[in-house]
Formats: sequence, C-alpha cells, structure tokens
Amino acid sequence: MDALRHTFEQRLAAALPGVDITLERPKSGELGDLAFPCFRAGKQLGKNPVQLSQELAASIAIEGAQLVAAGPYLNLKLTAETRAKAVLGAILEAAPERPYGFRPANGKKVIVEYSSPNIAKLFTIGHLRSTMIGHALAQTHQALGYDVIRLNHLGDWGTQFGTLLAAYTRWAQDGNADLERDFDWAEPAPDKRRTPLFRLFQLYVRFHAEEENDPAMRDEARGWFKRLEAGDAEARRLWSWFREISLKEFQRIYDRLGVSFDTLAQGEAFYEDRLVPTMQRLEDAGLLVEGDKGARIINLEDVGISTPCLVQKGDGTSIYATRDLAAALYRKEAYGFDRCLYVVGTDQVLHFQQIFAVLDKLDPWFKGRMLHTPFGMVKLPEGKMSTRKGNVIFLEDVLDEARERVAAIIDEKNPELADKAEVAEMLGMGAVVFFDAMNDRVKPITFTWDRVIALDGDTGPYVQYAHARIMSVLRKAGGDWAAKAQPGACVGPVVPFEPAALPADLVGLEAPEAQALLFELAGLPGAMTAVVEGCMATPLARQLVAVARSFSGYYTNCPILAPENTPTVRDARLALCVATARALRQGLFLMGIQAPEEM
RNA sequence: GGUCCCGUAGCUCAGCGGAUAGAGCGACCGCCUCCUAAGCGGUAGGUCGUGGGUUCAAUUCCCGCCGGGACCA
Repeated sequence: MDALRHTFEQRLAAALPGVDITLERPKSGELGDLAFPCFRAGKQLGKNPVQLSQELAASIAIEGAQLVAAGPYLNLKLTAETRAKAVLGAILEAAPERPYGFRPANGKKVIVEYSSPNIAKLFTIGHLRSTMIGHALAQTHQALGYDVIRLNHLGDWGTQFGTLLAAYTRWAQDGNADLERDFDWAEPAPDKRRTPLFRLFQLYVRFHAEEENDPAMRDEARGWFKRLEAGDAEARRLWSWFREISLKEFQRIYDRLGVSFDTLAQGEAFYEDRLVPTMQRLEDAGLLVEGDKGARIINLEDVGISTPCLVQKGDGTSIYATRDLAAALYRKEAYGFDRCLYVVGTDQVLHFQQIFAVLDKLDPWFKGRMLHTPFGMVKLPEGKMSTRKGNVIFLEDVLDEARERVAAIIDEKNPELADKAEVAEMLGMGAVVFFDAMNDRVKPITFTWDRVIALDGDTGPYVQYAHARIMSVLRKAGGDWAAKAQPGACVGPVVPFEPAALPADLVGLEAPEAQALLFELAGLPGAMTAVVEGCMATPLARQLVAVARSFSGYYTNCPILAPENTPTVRDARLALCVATARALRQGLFLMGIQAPEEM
C-alpha cells in the first residue's frame, strides 16, 4: 500500500510540478483507496478543480489501479486483486517483531506518565481513564518506533499523609495497629475488600468527615505532614508502611489490567530530596516572589497566565507543583526525552500550564517537549465522585460486575464453553476498557452501570466477537489455518505472528463486502498514527470497530467454507480471515484488551 | 470576577476546512434446515446552540451572545 501511495504521489508530482501533493483517505472504499483533492492545485494552476481532476484521470496511469475523477477529487481505486494483495501481503508477510502498522525505531524518546494513584486510596473507575489511556499511548508510541519510558507518578507524598498519619494515630494505633481487622465504627467491609488498604481508606474518609466539625483536626494533620517532611522517625516508619500496603494492592490491579511500568519507585516521594535544589534553581533564576502569608510564588503574567504558580506554602511545606518541577528537571537529566506526556485529568490543566511555563523560563530546552493529555472526569448521576466523602465507584467493583454480566450471557448462549471464567474476565475488561477509549474526549463521563458495561453495539465485546468467530471458522477449516492466527508470546506492544505466505491466487475477494473489509484493514496504520498525533486511543478503537463491522458483513455475505467454493476461493477467503484476526488481536492488545479464541 | 473546556439525531457519542453530516443505544419492520443471532439487513429520527466574520468552500477556523462544566481567586 505504501508503495502504491508513493507511485501515486510521484505521478502527481510529475504532472503538477511545484504543487504540493497531499493525499487523503476517501470516506469509503467504494470511492477508492487514496484521494487527491484538486482544490488547492486547481487554484495554484488557475484551473477548475473538476476539470483538473478529469485531466489527471485521463493522463495518469498506474498499474493495478484505476484513476477516477469524482467531481473535484481524483481517486485512486485499486483493482480488487491489487487491493487484496497489498493489504493481505502487508499483514500476513510482516515480520514477527514488526507487525502490520508498526514502524522501525525512530530514535525518539517519549516519557508517558500515567495512572499515578494516591497511596492509601482504592482505585476508582476514574483511575481507569489515566491508566488505560496511558497504557494505550505507551504501547502505540512504542509500536511506531519510539523509545518509551512508562512512569507512574505515585501520590506517595503530600498533605494527605498528614491526614492519614493523624487518623491512624488517633483511631487505629492502639486497637488495630496492624490494620488486620475491620473497625468497629465502620460498616464491615465486603469480603473481597477486607484488606489493610481498605481500612486505611476508611481512616482517611472518617478523618475528613469529622474534620468538618472540628477545625483543630486540620492543624493536627498539617502538623503530622510537617513532621514527615522534617524526617521524624515515627512518621517515616508509618509512611513507608502505608506505602507498602498500597503498592501491594496496586500491583494486583495492574496485573489484572495487564499494565506495567518501567518503575514504581519514582513517585512524588522520590523527588523529596530534590526539592531544595529545585527551589534554589528557581531562586537563582530570579523567579521566586513572596506571595500571601509568606508563600513563595512565580509570576506568569508575562506569558499570559494570570494565576501565579505556587511552589511553597506559607508554612514552608512543599506543594505538588514543586515536585512536578523537580520531576521534570530530573527526567531531563536521567532520560533526555523528546516528548513527555502527562495523562492527567482536565482538572489539572491550569496546573500543567503553569508547570510548563515555569520550565520554559528555567530552561528553554523544555519548550515544546511537555504535553498534558487531559481527560474528562468520571462523575456520578448525582454529582462529582469524592474519595473523601466515600461516594465513589471502585474500579474492581466495575470489573467484577462486568465479568458477572458476561458470565450470565455465556451461560445462556454458550454453556459448553471451556475456560468460562477466563473468557468472562476478558470480555468484561474488554467492555469497560473499550468504552473508555471510545469516549476519550475532554468531556466528563457520567457513570452508569449499563453504559460502562454495555455489551452490544460498538463495544469491546463486539470486536472480540468478530475475532472469536474468525477463530471458529479457521478451526473448522482444518489444516494449519487456526495456527496461522495463533501468536507467540507478546513482547512489549508486539503480538508476534509467523509470516504466512499469500495464496497464489486471490480470486474470491471481489465481493464488495470483502473489498470493504480490506479497505478498513488498510485504515489501521493511519489510526495508529492518529493515536500518537492526537494522544488518544479513540481513533484506534473506532477503526477496530470498523474492521469488525465490515468483517461481519463479509462473514454473512461471503461464505468461507461453503462446499461449492473452489479450493482457490476458499483459501483466499481464509487468508482474509487470518489477516483480520491478526489485525484485530494486535489492535486490541495495544489497548490492553485480550482477544478470545471462542466466546 | 478571571482563565480554560464543551454544546451535532429522543439518549450516548464520532467527524473538526472540502465529496450525499456518521455510529451505537432506544423505537419500528424483517432474517437462524446455512461457518457462533453477543450477529445481519431495513425504516423513522438532524436549520451540526445562536448571530456575525474569514474563505472558491465552514458542523469544522475567528469574534460576540446564550446554555452546561472545570480550574483559579
């Protein structure tokens, strides 16, 4: 396909010297495979675009393709066979280490900072957004040849530890020091949540509830955080223990989600001893100004940000802006990146504008390298979720509920299925994770169970279903067909398949449904590029749906194993199945979703 | 009060300078003697919030206004 594109571009350039040639992808495969809109060229040459397109169609010839003038567009339409050969070849003959749509190393380094949960809090449905968007971005960048560093800026420092330390010493230390039992003042935790982390969370929630009526408690919490920052041994010991408890739980969730990081050791606390040098650098650069109550701030009015960046509070304690600055400076030294993505919610847009502006002032090197990828908050129909108030939807509850709903459907539709539990987990996850990617907009999401765990229509399970059906056909085809859609062990973003030879003859794929499927498969590399350019998984998710949808059309209209098919037709159609299965499996994997063999 | 984001079909959302504005859900009508009906086909449903401007071309870019949200104070 790339070769054909190149030829088309060259022919156009030869016919239109001095005109910039930008090709588009037509809206549908019926129009063609590549389109050249003649508006701009027409203007440059003083010609009517409709006429220009007709002239070009008549004067340019490309083997295996037809040039069609459609109004002001010049469309390159491949013959059924060329299209099949180009697309199937690109997928089936790809080297195992560089699947379809992947690119060779480009020497660029990208840091993706994502997930970043706070210690002592449980994952809510909100955390899924950062975690899975970040995961998909990391995977796709890697697929396109970037060197990716996956960082988790754990919230393991900050004033919330003051709260936690105060709450723990107040209510837990004597009676329940090891957090092994439920508290007698709290609702007993459901079985699956009877963990030390959940009890820490309960302490946190209780402290905030009682603090409302007792402002003195706020000072108590602040006092503990000061002790922690000052290196107080007891505060440190508890902090480190809380952290350990939390990390153990987090790891379990990450394992379930199939997400991993280069390190979990570079959370906020990691930068603690870099705060003083960072403040010094700001001071040396003459950026620090005295704010209200002895706070230290940096004015950003000259760069169009009216709110100054607060880097140290009046009481001398640090704030997360300082830690983000220290982190960025450290990352420059340690990694020397080309791009640093922060997958953090829209509520932090001002914060990152400020951080990036301060970095620009401090060191021009940062200019253009820092990028905030904001995503909308998850809200409940009754309003904002609040961990403090305890009205939250926990991520694990959503995943469990999704799994149960899927299991019920399996019992109804395919009770004989082996590995029921495993498949239910795959599909449940597929539903929840895919939903999130389909809605990757800056707009907030209102959580309702039926929306987030939808299983019909444009959903993860729909794409997974297409894959399962293909595998079923391939199994029935016998021979080594099923094996051709069976990958080796995944490495990074790569789902490795052994190269498979194209059938010698590709007749049997002339039907519009087969051609439409080929067209959508051809759109996947572009979708991957769009993920990296737009920093969102949405284009990939939508292209996968388009592939799955056109596969359904192909499946219903082009019988693959029908006895009346000649072996040639059968083989060509099976080859398209294998290619589709490979593409779907790889695409889903980039998003962190597994493709089942059967469902 | 200031800054930023969002207003597209009954609902949830794509599209974000160009070819007849697309999906899913919901509604209605069809399709399992045939490779998994978690599916497929069809019908109904839109002055792309609103008023200007830029352009050969605006749902898409710019400005005002009206609604909704976020952040800062």
